[in-house]
Amino acid sequence: MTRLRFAPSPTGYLHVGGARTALFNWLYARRHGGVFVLRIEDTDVERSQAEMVTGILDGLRWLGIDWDEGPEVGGPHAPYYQSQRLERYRAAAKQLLDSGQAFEDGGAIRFKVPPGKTTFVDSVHGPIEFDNEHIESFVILRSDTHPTYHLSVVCDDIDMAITHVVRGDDHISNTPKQVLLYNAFGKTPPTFAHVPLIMGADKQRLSKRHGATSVMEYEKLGYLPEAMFNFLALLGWGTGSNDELLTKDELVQRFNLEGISGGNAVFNTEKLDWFNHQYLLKLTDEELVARVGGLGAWGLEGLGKDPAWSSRVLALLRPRCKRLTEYRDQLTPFFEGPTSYDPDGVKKHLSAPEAREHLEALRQAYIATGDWTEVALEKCLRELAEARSAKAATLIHGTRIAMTGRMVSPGLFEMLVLLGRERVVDRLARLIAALAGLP
RNA sequence: GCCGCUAUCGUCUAGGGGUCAGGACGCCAGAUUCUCAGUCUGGACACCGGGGUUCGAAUCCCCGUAGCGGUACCA
Repeated sequence: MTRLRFAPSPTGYLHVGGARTALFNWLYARRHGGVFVLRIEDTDVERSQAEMVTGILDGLRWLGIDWDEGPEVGGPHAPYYQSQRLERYRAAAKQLLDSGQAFEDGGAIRFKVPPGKTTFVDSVHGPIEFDNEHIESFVILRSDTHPTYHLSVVCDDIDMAITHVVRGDDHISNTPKQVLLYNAFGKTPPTFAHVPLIMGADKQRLSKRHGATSVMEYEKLGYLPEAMFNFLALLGWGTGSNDELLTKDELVQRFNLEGISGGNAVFNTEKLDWFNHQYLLKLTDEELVARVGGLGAWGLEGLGKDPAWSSRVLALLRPRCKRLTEYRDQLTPFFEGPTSYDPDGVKKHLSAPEAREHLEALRQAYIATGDWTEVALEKCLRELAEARSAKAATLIHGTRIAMTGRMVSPGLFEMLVLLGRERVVDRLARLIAALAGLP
């Protein structure tokens, strides 16, 4: 049975590096019909608390990574918290002590590193060899009788019958120590696969100053979990083909350890944005409304009322929103008129003395026009501009400012149709009035 | 310092003795046009350096260099 595990420390949140490691483990387990175990490595009593775990669980759940054994679901190898397995580690340390493979030192127990070389075959890097000379007699049980990482991780991986250890590159130099421990216990080490780290744009280790590092922050920024999943899966791993937009199932079908690249990968936000946009485009109107609504924007109450109308509004916005949060902003004009007018826009398009009269004429025309369609509204505006020897563009931009207060928006006439005559005429009047107050 | 890992466009990557070194994101230009976005078309951009091996090396070997990781009674 193929069994993998993700074993985070309870830091309170799941950062993108850990998320990707979890993802790779999950992908491999699912690919081979195996089991994915979640284990909490909280032997560092300093800062370990049960509540700290929920952030990690939430992050995994958001990404759609489920676990077969671990916190909340239990399993045959429970408990899945190292802090609850202390006796096991103490017994293991004693076993090594009794068999002469460890010795006491200052109250702690250290492993007696034998001479020779320690090797293992890494699925990502190939054979790796360490000379035991360079491995110090490391502590396995601290003087306070708590195990160190090396002891607990090996005990647990043995107990939980882990067959593949997929973890960060930073563990490569820990591996020989652990292989030595497996040998000392008379067990065969699992297959190791050390995946390269994720770096910031400056190629430095990802940290707060790179912006969001926790996966849940990405949710707040308006990213879709499925986009994040796809993006993360392809960060440091190549499918070998040119396809990049892949569903979870497709990713599962193609995943393999050999395709993981050996070098560090830079987290590229622009590409994440692209993935997100692609996934946003795939959502049905209903799904999109639900997601936008979930963000607390002009949600269900605004959009849910009139599906046909919402659908048309969304069609206008989809090409311009790469993140869910952008809908919040772009949707505003469809629900409320401008509270202020972009000064640059006013200066650029409405500073001419005749601007007001043009807009007033347009307002009258729009009150009078019978056919409230995109084509008719555009024809009406252009003919009016022509008759008044004004540039259509000037009128268009001025009207855009009247409707949105901004210089940028979806196509004007498409918007006017959706806004409806009443709001259009009203907003035109409001701008005209505002203009009267200007010098 | 010592030990280890890595090295293909700016970024993620494909390719692993003979390829026009492929794709994607981003970028630039043109088209569409009422702005922005989108879309379409076109374009620029890479095998870290030096030695070998070979008829031939980005690909194999060695040496440099650089980046990253580890070097704890952290994980």
